[in-house]
Amino acid sequence: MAEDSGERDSVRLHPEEDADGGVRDGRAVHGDDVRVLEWVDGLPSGEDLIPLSQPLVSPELAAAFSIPPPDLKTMLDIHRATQHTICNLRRQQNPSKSSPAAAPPKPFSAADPKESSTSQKPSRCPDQGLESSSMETIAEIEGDSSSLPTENSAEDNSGRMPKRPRLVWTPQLHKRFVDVVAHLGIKNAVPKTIMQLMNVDGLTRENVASHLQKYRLYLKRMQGLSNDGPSSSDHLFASTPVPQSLQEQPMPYAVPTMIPMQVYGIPHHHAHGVVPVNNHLAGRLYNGFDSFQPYAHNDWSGGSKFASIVSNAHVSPNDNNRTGEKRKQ
DNA sequence: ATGAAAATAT
DNA sequence: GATATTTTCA
Repeated sequence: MAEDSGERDSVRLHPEEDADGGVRDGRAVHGDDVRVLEWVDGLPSGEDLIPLSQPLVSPELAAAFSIPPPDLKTMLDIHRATQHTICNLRRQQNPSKSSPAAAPPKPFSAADPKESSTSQKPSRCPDQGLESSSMETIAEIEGDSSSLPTENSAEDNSGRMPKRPRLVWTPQLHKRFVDVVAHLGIKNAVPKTIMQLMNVDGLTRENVASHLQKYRLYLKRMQGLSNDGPSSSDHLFASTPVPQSLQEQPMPYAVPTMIPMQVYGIPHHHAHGVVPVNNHLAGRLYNGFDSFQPYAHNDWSGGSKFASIVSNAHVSPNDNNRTGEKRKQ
């Protein structure tokens, strides 16, 4: 690591500010800043907020009244919007610093002629304690800190970011992947969405896309051998059972339900097959996850120690920006 | 952005 | 040589 050129817009907190009392001691700040600080100060902390993901109406009840299930993306959007707002606020507080004047939105980019639509890149703003615990490092998911690669020693002054080490899909990671895919339903499970819901720092869309490709192949191959018989080579995929919601076609459990089939005049020999009634929601209603919320904490800590080394992204102490964060939201 | 195939890395 | 993951391509 070459030492910093000294000039980082490190917002130093005064000792007094560090204590939880005098945050608004703005002797060097302008009036606007004071207002903003006061506003921010008055916000409830993340712990004080009632989780949005808690449905007031049970899924069953909602289904009975034809109320569509809450969209998961909504919560994500809220989260993102919040982050965006905070970023903007901070930007207003210190607009200068690194980019004083007419700095082109695209400082330097790879010479890829294909990469043209990458213009929109909301630079990630470093968290200042507010909701900073939502994103996890892959190594953290592994629950094994010893596997942390010493550093990405591949320093590069030339502006080229060193290729990030290849991702290893450990059972923990895969589990999370499967969970998310299951919630989305196999139809809606596309790389970008999966990536977002997995909420793993350092995980790229390409990573997910690749894994998804393989996973689909696995599922297909699985159907072929109707009798469960994961090939001996499917170590990883076999480690996490395939949720029913992903198994073949949606099962009849989503059918208007609770209403005996006789009511519909359906011959009971059909009872074992798929019933042709409103099944499009099948994958989303009763797939075994009554209240799934986008991953935010380690509630999956399975403790398995496959802990293979994931040399991927780590979060630098004071800056969530990895040099070449490709994340465009 | 996505899915599939080709290319690499392990 | 077989797999796992990345990169390229449509």
